[in-house]
Amino acid sequence: MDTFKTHLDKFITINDEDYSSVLSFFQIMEVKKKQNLLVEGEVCKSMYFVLNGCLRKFFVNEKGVEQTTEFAIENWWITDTFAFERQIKSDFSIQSVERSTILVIDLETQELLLKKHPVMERYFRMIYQRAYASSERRIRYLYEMSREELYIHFSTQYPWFIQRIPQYLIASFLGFTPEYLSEIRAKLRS
Amino acid sequence: MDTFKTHLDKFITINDEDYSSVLSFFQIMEVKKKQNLLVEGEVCKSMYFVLNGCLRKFFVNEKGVEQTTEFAIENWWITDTFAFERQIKSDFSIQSVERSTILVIDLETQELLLKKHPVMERYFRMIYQRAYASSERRIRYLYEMSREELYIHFSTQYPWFIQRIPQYLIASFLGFTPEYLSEIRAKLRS
DNA sequence: CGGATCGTTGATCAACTTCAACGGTCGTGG
DNA sequence: CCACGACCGTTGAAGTTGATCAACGATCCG
Repeated sequence: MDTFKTHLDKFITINDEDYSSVLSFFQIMEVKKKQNLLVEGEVCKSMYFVLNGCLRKFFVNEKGVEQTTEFAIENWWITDTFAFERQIKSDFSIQSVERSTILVIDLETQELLLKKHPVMERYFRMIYQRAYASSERRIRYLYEMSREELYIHFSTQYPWFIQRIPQYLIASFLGFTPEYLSEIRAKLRS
Repeated sequence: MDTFKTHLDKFITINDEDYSSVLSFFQIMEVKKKQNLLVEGEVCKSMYFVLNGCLRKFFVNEKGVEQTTEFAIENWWITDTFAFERQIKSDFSIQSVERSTILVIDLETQELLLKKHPVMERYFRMIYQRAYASSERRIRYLYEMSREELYIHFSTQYPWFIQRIPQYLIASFLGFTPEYLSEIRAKLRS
């Protein structure tokens, strides 16, 4: 997939031959809307890279409501990092939001990839560094902003977010109820 | 410092000679209580590794109150990852909570280190992966638990936390007011 | 010993949730 | 291709959680 090559080029330099080899470690996969890739309680065997489409990670809270904690769109990785690293049962589920094309790799294969192409160690270091940096800022936002401000922030910062994602998932991701989101939208409209 | 070698050994294999070389890229630094290492608005030049003691990261919210978002104790790294990676002004401050001994490295030196010791690329990949994994779980807790549950969780999970850290910093870190923490503690006492 | 900082208590207030009910729309089977 | 059911967004009333403000006591440190 060229889109993955373009993505890699942002972080490391890799020639076409090596790139082909790197790519051979991944499985490409098509998923339709609302397809499960990982279900809470299963061992988290793989990491997923979104070529196009959108995935989400969620858990079910004590009230039985799905709580979305993360979205992954084009050029983002998603997995339960903690459970993946240790190959243990996951506390999260991962599901497609839209019809999507993704790359899949499991831990064992990733280790082989890293052994054969040490430059990928650098790539993943940078990816995790970037992911951690966004977590840092996300946590800051959660501390700093009211729910209303969070909504305004995300809808101006990530307009695709509001357009592509159904409203009840947006509310869930931002940490409040669909009803309250309705109220905010009504208020902003007037 | 042997404590850093012990820490490295958990992630990579490195002989004594290479370790000496690796160590030479870091600066060792003693800081007393409440000393600033980074002040909001300054360029974030360094990463800090805590050999012993405790550092914290915080920002000042619109009400002028310091909001602590992260603590680092023994064997943890701390920096504003986003600002460090880009060598731009930071939105956070970093300060010691106690008298501490730390290792310091700046971006340029880190790049030299990574070039000379590619195995450190793997080390930092694993460190960031682990850091991201804790963020994932932390965000989940923030979504899942009430403030009271958060306090109970952290005080049972991380007892050192309650003992070493003053109460107003605990409240700040958990995202509520010192007054409310008092109330929770009173309730739990009875 | 004295001042500043920290923890506590209680009253009032704002943000957000919960629950119930309704209308619109989307997609699926007949 | 239409009709029906399920799901989604909206509205409003009542209820909770946690914030704010002010005042006081304790403790720590110079």
